[in-house]
Amino acid sequence: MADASGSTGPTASPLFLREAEIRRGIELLYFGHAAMVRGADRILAARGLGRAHHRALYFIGRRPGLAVSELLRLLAITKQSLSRVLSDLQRLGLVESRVGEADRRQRRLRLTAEGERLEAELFAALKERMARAYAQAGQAAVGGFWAVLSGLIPPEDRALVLALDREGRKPGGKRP
Amino acid sequence: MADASGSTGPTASPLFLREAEIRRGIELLYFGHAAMVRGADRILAARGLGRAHHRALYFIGRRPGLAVSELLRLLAITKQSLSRVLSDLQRLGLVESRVGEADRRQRRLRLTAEGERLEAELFAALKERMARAYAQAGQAAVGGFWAVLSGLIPPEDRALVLALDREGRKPGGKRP
DNA sequence: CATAGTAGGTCAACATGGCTGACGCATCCG
DNA sequence: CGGATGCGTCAGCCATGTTGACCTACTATG
Repeated sequence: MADASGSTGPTASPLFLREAEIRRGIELLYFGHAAMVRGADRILAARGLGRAHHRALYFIGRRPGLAVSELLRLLAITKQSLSRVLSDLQRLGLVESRVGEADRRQRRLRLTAEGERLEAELFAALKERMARAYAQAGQAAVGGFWAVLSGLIPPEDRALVLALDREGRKPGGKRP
Repeated sequence: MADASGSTGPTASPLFLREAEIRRGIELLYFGHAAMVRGADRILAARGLGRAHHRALYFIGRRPGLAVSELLRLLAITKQSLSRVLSDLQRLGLVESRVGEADRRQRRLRLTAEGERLEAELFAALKERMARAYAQAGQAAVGGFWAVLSGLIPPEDRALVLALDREGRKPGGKRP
């Protein structure tokens, strides 16, 4: 690690399980997450959307063609809550759904061109902040960042999250 | 963007700034944070409290004697929102407020014995998860975790967050 | 093929926790 | 003294989560 943890004070001591270290993690996680989330609020407000819309948009953009049930598992909310958000997004022409080919009960979701435009704008805001943090902290720190975070996620969910990364989406391509 | 992995730029740009790495960070941060927050829900529900109560309780426990305005800055909500939460906590005998000594307009907040008991229980749940993640990831990873997160926080807020760690606890406080 | 199970949509009611706006005090400070 | 500050409160609205019940369309199975 590029010993770039300068602004965070002393590096983790052998006693990193002590209360102070735990609290530091809790607090940085809280404020770091809050900072990311707020970073997109202006863009959303300009469209009359909320954070719930952002989350749905993000995952649909991330896994084009995902089924509603898959999105529900990722968001961990009820289908009634999702339905409001999803129908907003469809009404605004940001998301469209197609009947599944293999299983015609499914509705496979994807972004429209306009939806992709908005998602790109939102992602740019997130990216700017995250990229700056990565650059400041150094490459090795990024590995540590990932390692701790993935340890926080319960094993059942972890596979789901890591699966987001597999098989990059290609615009225009179809996902199974 | 996401400048293809195939094309090597003029100067090999750092791998970790590529889109996939940014998205991985966004997603792990989201799910890691969600896992931590949910980890306390059972305990809160058993007392009929919500996450907003937890956040207030946490910071009051962290900085006994803080003023309402300081808590407001940390939580970044309006005083009307806070007032509901705070009056719940006071009504339940978990938090008490005293008139400030230097400035008698202030109300300095602290946990009651019962409030400390609940906070300890909530902290134990958070700690278990965080400690396991720290242990799995290793000591060096923890430093990276902190470094990236603190880079996410806007500079104005960063000082506020880091100040939580400084021992300002009043005399009489027992901290190892 | 009948039927049970699954994917999804919808209606209705309610809880939580944000927000704005408008006041009212007590207190501090120039 | 008079304005600014710290705090509390009333009143109403909005976003987003919850349960529970019920419906259609489709799949899978005995």
